[in-house]
Amino acid sequence: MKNSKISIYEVARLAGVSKSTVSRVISDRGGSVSPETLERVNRAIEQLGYRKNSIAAGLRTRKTYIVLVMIPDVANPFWSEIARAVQDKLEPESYSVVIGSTYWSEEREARYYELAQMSRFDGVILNSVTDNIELIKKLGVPAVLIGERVAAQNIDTVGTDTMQATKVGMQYLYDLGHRRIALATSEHGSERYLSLRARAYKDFLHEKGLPFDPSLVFSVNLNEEGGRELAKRFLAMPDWRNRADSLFCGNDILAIAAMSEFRKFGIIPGIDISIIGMDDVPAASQTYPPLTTVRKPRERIGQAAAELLLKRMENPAGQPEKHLFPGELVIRDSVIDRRKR
Amino acid sequence: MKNSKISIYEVARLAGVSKSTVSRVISDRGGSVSPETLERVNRAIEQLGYRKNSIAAGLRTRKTYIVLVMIPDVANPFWSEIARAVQDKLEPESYSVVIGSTYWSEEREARYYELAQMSRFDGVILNSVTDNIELIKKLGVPAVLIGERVAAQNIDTVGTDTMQATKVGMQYLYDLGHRRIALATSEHGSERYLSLRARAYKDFLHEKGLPFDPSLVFSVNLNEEGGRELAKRFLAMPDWRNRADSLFCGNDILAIAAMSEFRKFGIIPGIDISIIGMDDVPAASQTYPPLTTVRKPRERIGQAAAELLLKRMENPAGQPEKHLFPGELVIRDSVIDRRKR
DNA sequence: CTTCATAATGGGAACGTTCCCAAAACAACT
DNA sequence: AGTTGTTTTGGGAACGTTCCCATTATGAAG
Repeated sequence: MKNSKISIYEVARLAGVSKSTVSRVISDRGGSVSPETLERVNRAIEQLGYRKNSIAAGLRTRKTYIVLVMIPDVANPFWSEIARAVQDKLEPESYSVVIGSTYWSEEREARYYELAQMSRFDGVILNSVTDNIELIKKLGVPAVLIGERVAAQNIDTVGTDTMQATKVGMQYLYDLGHRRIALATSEHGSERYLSLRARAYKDFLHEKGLPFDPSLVFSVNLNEEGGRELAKRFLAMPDWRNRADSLFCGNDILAIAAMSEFRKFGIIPGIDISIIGMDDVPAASQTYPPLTTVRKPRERIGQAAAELLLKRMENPAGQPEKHLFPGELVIRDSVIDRRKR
Repeated sequence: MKNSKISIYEVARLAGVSKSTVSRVISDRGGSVSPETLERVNRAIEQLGYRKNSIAAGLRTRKTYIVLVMIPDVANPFWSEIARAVQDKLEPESYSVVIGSTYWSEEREARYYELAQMSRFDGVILNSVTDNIELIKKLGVPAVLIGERVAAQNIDTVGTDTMQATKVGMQYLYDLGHRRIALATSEHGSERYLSLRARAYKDFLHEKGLPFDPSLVFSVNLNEEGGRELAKRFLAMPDWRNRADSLFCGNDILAIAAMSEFRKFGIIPGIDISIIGMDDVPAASQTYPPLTTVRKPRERIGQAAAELLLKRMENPAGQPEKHLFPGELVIRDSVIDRRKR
């Protein structure tokens, strides 16, 4: 393992050329080299087991060709698929992408920010728990935000149109005859998420002339535990069968966990209660009954984020852009058709 | 955004000290600085918005304090939880971990290898699709392999004892009265995985004096699609009810997908057929019926891998180690108790 | 054979740190 | 005041590349 000591100088010596020539060979940025020299240098590289030190190269070129995707949870398919879409888009442009998972921890987030600031990445695509836009701007690295922070001015953003997505789901419940819709969502870190879904919820009720019952909106964490808690709190509601006929869950993870908890109490989703989720996680089609949900277009989000980042890395000073993609209804079996009654 | 031009020289000038002193302040590697100087330097840093360029620092120190975790699929909870365990272990030691997801593609894998070779990371924890041990050794970076490649000599390895885990599951099926056990596994890239599970399967049958029926071992991809295919091929088997009473799936993803496909054909897992998985993916407890499975101790694997890497980064020349952890049975409802009959 | 353009090569400087050693400042003893 | 020891500071070199410019070799055109 002493190959770590081998630099272009060693290669140059063995090949009988100058370091400059070796540099021309290993950095594909053009510069003409005669075929024989190329051959000789390559042989020397092979022979010595030389490995380019891209740290050194990066120091000079100010490029790393690495992009960081910072997301809250790689275990959540929603995020991992976005990461994948980014990867698919960026790798052909000869960038490598690495993922940083913050697990909703500000400390971890700060850690990755630091990494980014220290010119370790050429660009960052991120979803921030803390809503610290100023910090992101100060990163000194091209950055694209995933989400839909209203506050995010002057920063590239890609996300779902949550209000629209929420309304799509609500409309479906309404069309199938539901009139007492409960909402489960989170106020995770930023209040804006909540307010977005909650606002759409209220808007919709108002639009349809339905009453707003505050006890029907549940604030829980958008994870499995939250789902179990949600189900319990929902069922603990006295006379719940008359107060609610359906439950709109802030995301699928929540919905799926709630479903299985409901079942434990003998309440069958799709028969006793209508449930609709949001995201369309892969598992949503595997549950029993399969979950009806509003799909967030994650490939498109990831793709758009990557494209935007590419653009921004090329022209850091350009005008910031915002892209919002609509959610689309995925009909499965967890919502009852109440019109039949 | 012109702060990218600020180096320690600018800071030094403003603070009225030398670059060396500034260096002492920003690199926490000791070196004494008087309180007033410290104060002045920090103020200058603040004022200029100086950001340390860790690429430059890394060039000199040969340290990046970044560790790469290269895994086949972040979307698979098995892998993402391992990554998380690694993160939990490494971050307190002031390393940052980034994840590279290869999505089973050799090309992507090669890409990350290249990154690793170019001294971008202090260490790598990886699961390789291609079984190229030689390549890993040539990486020139401390590396820990996750898996249990028999061929992996002279390389640090952490993994599950798949043979043992398989037998645990088989034994459970056996104890509950199953005698005609089918096996579904993959020959993904490396034949060794297959042979490990298949070998344990054959061993077990032999041990118990049960006949080995080659038509009962299904070779499919260990993903959702494989699960659907598996179910179809299984049911296409003429007179299957008499030929098989249970199905051992190579992993949970496969088992879960197969379960929901079975259901489509009116075959109810846990009643008409016994199914057992491997891994204990989070979703396994959410299916209907909840999936009985053999849990791979992913936290322990991740943790052990991180510890091993730490050790290896400190002493690259040390003796390679191998750690194999046993799988443990997680009993839920997808296996029938056939003794009652 | 000269002339000129072009291709191929080499040498020095630069990128922004850290490391090493020497110098200076200070303090505490003889 | 001189010696010694310690803390604090500064300057040069080094890390391994790429970039820029100068030089030499090559070949085509006159």
